[in-house]
Amino acid sequence: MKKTKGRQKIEMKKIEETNRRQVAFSKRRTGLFKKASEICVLTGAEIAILVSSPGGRFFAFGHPNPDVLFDRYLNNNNKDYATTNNITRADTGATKNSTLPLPTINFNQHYVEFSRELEAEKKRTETTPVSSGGSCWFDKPVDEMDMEELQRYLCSLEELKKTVLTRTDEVMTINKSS
Amino acid sequence: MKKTKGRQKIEMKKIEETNRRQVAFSKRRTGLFKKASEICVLTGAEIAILVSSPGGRFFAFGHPNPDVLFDRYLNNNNKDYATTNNITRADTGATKNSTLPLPTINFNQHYVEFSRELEAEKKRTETTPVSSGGSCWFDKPVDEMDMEELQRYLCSLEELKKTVLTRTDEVMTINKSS
DNA sequence: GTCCCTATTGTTAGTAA
DNA sequence: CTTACTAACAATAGGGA
Repeated sequence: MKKTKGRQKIEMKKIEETNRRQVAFSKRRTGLFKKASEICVLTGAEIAILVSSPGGRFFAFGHPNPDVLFDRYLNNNNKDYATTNNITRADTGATKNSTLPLPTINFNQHYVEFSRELEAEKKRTETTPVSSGGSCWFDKPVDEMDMEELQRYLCSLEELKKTVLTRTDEVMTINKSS
Repeated sequence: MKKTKGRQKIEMKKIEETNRRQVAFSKRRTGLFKKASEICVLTGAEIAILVSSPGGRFFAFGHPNPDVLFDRYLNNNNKDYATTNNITRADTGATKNSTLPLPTINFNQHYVEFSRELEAEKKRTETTPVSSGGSCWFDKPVDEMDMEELQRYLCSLEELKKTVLTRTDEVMTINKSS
């Protein structure tokens, strides 16, 4: 007689039931960090991971240290930070990793940063005039983007969509309560 | 007669042979990003990953966008928590420093990871309320929109997303054939 | 560096604390 | 949010292209 059903195949879509989703997150986050740790040990790679849980908490993994990698990446990849940060941070070279839950982030700040990025996107594609009738600013430039731009573009879209959906929920709530 | 030896158990220490280490890194990095993607889809978490290969190249994964998460984390961390002792960081303290020649990002690889994410994104069945409308939507703050405007906004977002995804497929095809 | 192929190891869904 | 248990599923070491 089998004691449990064992592992079941699940669909790759959002788990709606809260408890199941919570458990899955906890287990898989552990698994993810373990995998990362193994890669570091086996290949000598450096890895940093940020995870923002559905509940809004931050988890970070870093080998050797998350901040160092983030800084290096941002300084190298994003010009906006290059002027404000110098790479003189403490690097360890030691073989330790950290798992730390951090408190919730400020949503307003999130929005501000998001808006700033959208502004950048806007400037990048401002060749198209903003008119109220037909084509918008995004129609043409997309064809001329390279992969890097496309990635940023799409990610920005996802962010924007989230913002809009959030706002939608707000409006619906207000309408219902009033 | 067995055709291969199948998967073998390996010791959790650095792989000394260059080729084996290289292959392991490649495979496991792919696996790591896939795991991360799955967590995002299943639980709605936000994840950003930085990997610096033994060869010194950067690989990034981000859902929704690595930069945004890194930025949020660094700002949040430096501003509010650097002075508190609540967080025990696994920081070992040595200092390596100096102005290292930073490795350049391999956009091809970057793209590959991105396209994986896109596949997951495509497969995901997401709620997308839609009504028709095509006026230019980008100038107005989301916070001031009413329900009708929000719906048009979402519609436009979906259209734009389609355009970007189409363009992404084009680029992908080009890259593969060359 | 990536992809294919298998046999094998490793991860995790369901469930209950 | 984390953890223990077990059976089933998924990732991957080797080896070769």
